[in-house]
Parts: sequence; structure tokens; C-alpha cells
Amino acid sequence: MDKVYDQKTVEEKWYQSWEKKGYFQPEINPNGKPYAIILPPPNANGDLHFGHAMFTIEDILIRFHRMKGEAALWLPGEDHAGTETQFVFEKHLSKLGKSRFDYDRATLYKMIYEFVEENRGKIRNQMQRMGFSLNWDRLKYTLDPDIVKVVYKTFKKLFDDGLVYRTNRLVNYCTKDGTSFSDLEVIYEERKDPLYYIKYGPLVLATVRLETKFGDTAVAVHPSDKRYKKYIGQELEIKTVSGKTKLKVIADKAVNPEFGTGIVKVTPAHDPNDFEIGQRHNLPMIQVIDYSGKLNEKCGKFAGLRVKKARSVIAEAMQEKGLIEKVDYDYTHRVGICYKCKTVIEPLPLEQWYIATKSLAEKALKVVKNNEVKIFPINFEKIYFNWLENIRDWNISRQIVWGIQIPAWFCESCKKWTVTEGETLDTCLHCNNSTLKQDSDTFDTWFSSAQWPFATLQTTKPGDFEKFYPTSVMETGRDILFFWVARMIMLGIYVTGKIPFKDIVLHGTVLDPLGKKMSKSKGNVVNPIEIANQYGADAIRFALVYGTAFGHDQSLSHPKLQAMRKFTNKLWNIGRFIIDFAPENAKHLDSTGIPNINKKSQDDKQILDNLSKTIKTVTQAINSYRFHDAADVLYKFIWHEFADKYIESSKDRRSEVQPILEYVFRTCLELLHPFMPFITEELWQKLPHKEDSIMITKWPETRIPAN
RNA sequence: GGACGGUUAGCUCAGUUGGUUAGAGCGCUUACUUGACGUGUAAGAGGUCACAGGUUCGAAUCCUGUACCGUCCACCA
Repeated sequence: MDKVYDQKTVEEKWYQSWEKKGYFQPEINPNGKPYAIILPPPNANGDLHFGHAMFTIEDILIRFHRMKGEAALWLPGEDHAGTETQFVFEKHLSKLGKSRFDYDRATLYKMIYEFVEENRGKIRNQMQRMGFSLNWDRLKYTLDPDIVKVVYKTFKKLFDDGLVYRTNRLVNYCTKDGTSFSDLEVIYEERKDPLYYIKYGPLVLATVRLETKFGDTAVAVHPSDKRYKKYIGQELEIKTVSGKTKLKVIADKAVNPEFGTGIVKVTPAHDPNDFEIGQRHNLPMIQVIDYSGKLNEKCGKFAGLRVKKARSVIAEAMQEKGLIEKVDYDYTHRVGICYKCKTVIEPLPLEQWYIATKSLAEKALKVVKNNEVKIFPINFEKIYFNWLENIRDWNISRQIVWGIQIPAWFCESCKKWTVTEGETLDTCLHCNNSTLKQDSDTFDTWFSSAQWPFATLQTTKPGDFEKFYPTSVMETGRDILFFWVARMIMLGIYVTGKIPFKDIVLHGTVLDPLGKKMSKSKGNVVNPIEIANQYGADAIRFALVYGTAFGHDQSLSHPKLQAMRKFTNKLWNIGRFIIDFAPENAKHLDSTGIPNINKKSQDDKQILDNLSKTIKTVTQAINSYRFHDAADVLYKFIWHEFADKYIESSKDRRSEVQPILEYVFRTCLELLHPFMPFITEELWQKLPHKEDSIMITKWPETRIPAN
């Protein structure tokens, strides 16, 4: 053995042979009880990033349960990631001087498909580099025909049950990306914008959005606001930049009398609040901004201007006519922006498919309240409850081509919609005319992701669903608790009648070394594969769980990685001492695996005793998702008890205690294996052993007779 | 406006139901390195556990409040 541990050769050595021998298949323990984790499917088009390195937690669980003799299945998947991928592709197009408008739907789809195919598999290699024991035979892709079929079926069922409906209301629209988004995909930013106090007839009101004034259909005050009581119900004549117009004054409790002058202009087509006021008062909707973010023909001479430009041009025109009383330039408010391209989100009226979430959310709440589904750490329960209790209906239509096209057909003759399970319709089921047109929109990616646990297990191998559903654990980042986890519970229960998983385990975020969130725009993204190449995959895996309470954020720390690299070197040298430097006359561990020596000293008894305690603690810690406890105990025991004390003190009786050294060390490797798969396999192979691999040897606790 | 997390040695962080002199890694000091260890071992310096109250025989740990940092949720024009 080399004096210094060379992680590169060792870590390249084992993965393929493990996979070839079928260790990643649950069938390796045919009679074990089922234990399943569905991998949160990474973007098929992407690279491994640090969030994915946290899959280590899932690998620890899977390897641990596999060693306990369970039929452990870790099911890999890849996500087509609709908007994400299409936007990446559009960037790629723009570098070529093209845009999505240069192609028809089918061509664009085909191009993106090929673009993704070129990159698929890249991330697979990277996950293998990390040692993830995923069952690749069962790999699923969100665009696999059988998955798509499941998604269609769910949509049809929802439609038939009246839980999917189509309606025209304001959506969060990104005029740059050309699609609507769900509420979750809008992020808010504090912005400073001028607040204009404008004259509306005899009244003065405050607004930021001057450019929507062409869409005003009323002026509103609070019903009990004494200042304006006499105006309620009146029709005001208003002088504007383009002539005179008339607006009615209405009373609505949504108006805050404290803000501005206590008066608002009501623009139902361009503001969510105003939309609701409009509904209550039967106001007409006048759309004055189009889907490209420009004022339309209703705005007279301002037509064609982009919103931002229009605002300043109109302000100038109004100043000239003396229609602006004052401007507050220090006004800050929160503005919704596109999470992807940071464009200001425009609330625009658009017909979309919605899921009625109320009844689904109630059930999703109940299963967590009943403890049928448990969330770790527990404080996320409150956040989960809060979201579901206030949930709004979910817009699942997206105006992009990359994704699953919605299987709904509109009949031009009878103006009715028909939904199918994916079959193409030739004639309308309502009126028999053949004037059908399929909805050009695609599903929100999260709509298909929300079905992932059952969609995958129903389409892998016969019997998988019956055996592994509900799965044991859903382990993922806490940032997608709403996007994904809550929705999986809602749709999982709805479609299968059962919860999709029993435990939800949420890990924290890995931040950059300065404690900032990693992001491409900040340029502080670190590639975990490079870290693995530098320190070893085992070291990075251990570093991710060691020293930070599970569930908390942590900063990437090079000193810590260095320390973990040293730990692997320490392990290597313990192995070298025990194996290479064994005296020639030494006894060895026999096939029973229990060290059988005549006279045990106090030291011997103590190390064996402490080993048992370590086994117990590590087992308990993993069972309760306290991975940092397990790592800490292992590190301390191996280095500071076994190496520093026991090995040192036993050097005089070396040949006598060799079996104990071998036994304790081998057990340590087994306990460490879920955390550090590569080095433990390498060293374990050099010690006396029975099974072919440490991966399939029995977890130490299961071998200890109860006492 | 709500909610959650954090605040412990110079730095990065542990500290599960409250219990003897508060821990680790890195860094620092001093010796050793005699048969495994790009080193390792042994010993050591270093903390008013954010702040203010309270409960208790006893609090980093429980309760109340405050400050600062971070995150999430919410339609304030």
C-alpha cells in the first residue's frame, strides 16, 4: 500500500463493478422489506451543482438500509424542466442571432429536444463520480411516453372531477419570456419608483402606474371614508392628456384610506386588486398593454411604447397640462419580477387552465397533521401548513413549446373544450363538427413533477408500484417544499388514494465560502465535481454532513474539506498499519468474524465496548436523520479512540491483538461505508471478509447479539 | 405586516429531553516524531455561550422582551 492515500485511483475503481454485480438493484435483497427513495430529478440539460451534491444524504440512507438487508431502491430520474430549458435554449439561439419566433412549433420543439439529448447523460456520469448508488436500470425521464401518458390521465381525471377549469383572469405574465407563471414563480424586489399624485376631476389620487390609466374603469374610495362620501356613485368628468372622459366613483373596502389620498383608480385588466374590485362591481376590463409589454391602440398617441418608456412620456405630457399635483420620488414598493430573467411581471388577462386546489390541500394538510407524513426538521411543518391553508388555485398553462402539450381541444363551432387522455381528436364530442384545435400551451413542469413518485413506479418494472409505494423518504432542499413536495402530496393522494412518501427530510443550502448563495449571475458557483477531484468524493461527502447540524445552511469550507481529506488519509494509514505492518506470526480474524483471543486486557474490553456504543449511536443517528451526529461519533471514535489510544497502547502486544485490530477496523469501515463508499470498500477488501463487497455485508448492529 | 433560522474560542461550526472544570476542526504556542499517517502524537493558551429580565438548588440549554444577520410568506395602488 502507498504511504499516502491516492483517492483518484481508488475512486475510479469501484463504481462500475458495483453496478455490474447488481448491487444497486433492490433485488439484491429479494426478501428484505422495501425501502425506496425517489431521486429529485435534476434538469436533464444541466450539470451537477452543489444542491445535487446533497444527494449524498439519500445515498447514505440507501446504503444504510441496503446493508440492513432491506430491498433498497433509489430511483433516478431526469426532468425536462420546461421553462428553464427553453430559456437556456433561447439564450443559445440568440447567440446565433436567432429567436424562438424564427421557427414553427414543431421545429422549435425538435431543436430543443436534440439540444437536451446532447447533454443528457452528462449529469449521470457526474453522479456516478460522487458514488451515488442509483438503480440506473430504472431511470425515468419526464418526457418518456409512459410518463406523459400518466400525466395526461391525471389531467383528464381532474377535468372530469371538475377540479380543472379554464378561465380568464389576470396572470403573472413575463413579456420577455412570453409566458405566464404561477404565483410561486414570481419573486418580489424592493424598487424605488415615482409615486404620481394626479388630478382626476375634482379628486387627486396617487399611483405609480400612470401608463395603465387608459384602462381605468372606475375610481374607488373606502365606503366609510368621510372625505369622499359625497362623490360615491357620481360620475366624474375627467380631463386627461387626450381629451375628456368619464369615470364613476365606487366604494370598496379593499381601498386603504391611509394610502396616498385614499383614492385609487381601478384598472381591472392590469392589477390583481383592481381585478377583484372589478368583479365585485361589474366593471368592464379594458386591456391597454399587450403581451409584448407595449401599450396598445387604446392608448392613442402613446400606442407602441413600452411600459417603462410610456410611464415617463405620459408623466411629461401630464405635467405640461398641469394634471400632476406632485410627485413623491422617494416611494419604495415591492415589484414582482420574473424569477428567471428579472423582467417586471405584468399582470395581464389571459385564459388559462387552473387546478382547484382547495380540496386537494385539505387532504394534504390532514396527512401531516395526523403524522401519516412526517417532516424533518419539524419546524417546517408550520411553514407547510401556512402555505396550504392560504393556497390559491394553480395556473398550470405555460405559453412555451418545451414540455407536455395540454391534451385539450377547442371547438370553433360550439366553443366548448374537450379533454382527452392524449388521443388526438378529429371531431368535436359535443357537436360532431371537425373544427377542433388543440390548446397550444404546455403544462407547468411542476404539474408533471408533482406526479413523479407514482408516475415513475407505475412505469418501471411490474410490481414496483405495489411494492415500493408509498416510498420511505422524500429528501430534498427546503426551497422546493411548496413547488414540489406539497404538490406531490396533493396529487399523490388524489390519484392513488395514498400518501406518496412517509418521511420528508429537508436539507439546508450549501452557500459559497463567504456565506452567500451560489448563483450564476454572481459568478460564485462551485462545481462539486472539481471539489471531488481535488479532495476526493469521499471527503466531499463527509464534509457535507460533518460539523453542521442537519437541515441548516452551511458555507462551503476548504479547511473542512482539507480536514476530511486528511481523515481519509488517516483511515488509509490505519489500514496500512493493520494490514501491511502485521507481524508475520500474527493471528488473524477467522471466518466467524468475531475476534477470538484468549486473554482480553482492560484495553481490549474497552475498545470493544466503545465500538458497540458507537455502532448503536451511529445507527440511531441515521434512523433519526441526525447525520452530523453519526459523522461526529465516527470521526472521534476512529481517530481519537481507536488510532490514538488503542492502536498506540497495543503496539507491544501487536501479534496477539491483531484479530481485534482487524475486527474493530473492519466494523468501522462498515459503519463509515454509507458516508464514504469508495475508500471503505478498498480497505475492507484487504481485510478478512466473507461477502463479496462491503456494500452487501450486513450492517454491524444487525450482527450483534442483543444482551 | 406575519413566520422561521442564526448570534458559542481568531475563523468555520457542534452542544437530543436543563446537571459536575462549555467541545471539535482550522489557526496559534511548546515538546516529541521511537516500527502506519503529503505528517502524526502529547501538552497548552484562548470563550461575560448577542443583550436585559424571569423560572430553578442548578440555564448556552426553558419562559418573556430587545438588538443585529439571513431566509420565506403576504394583493398595499
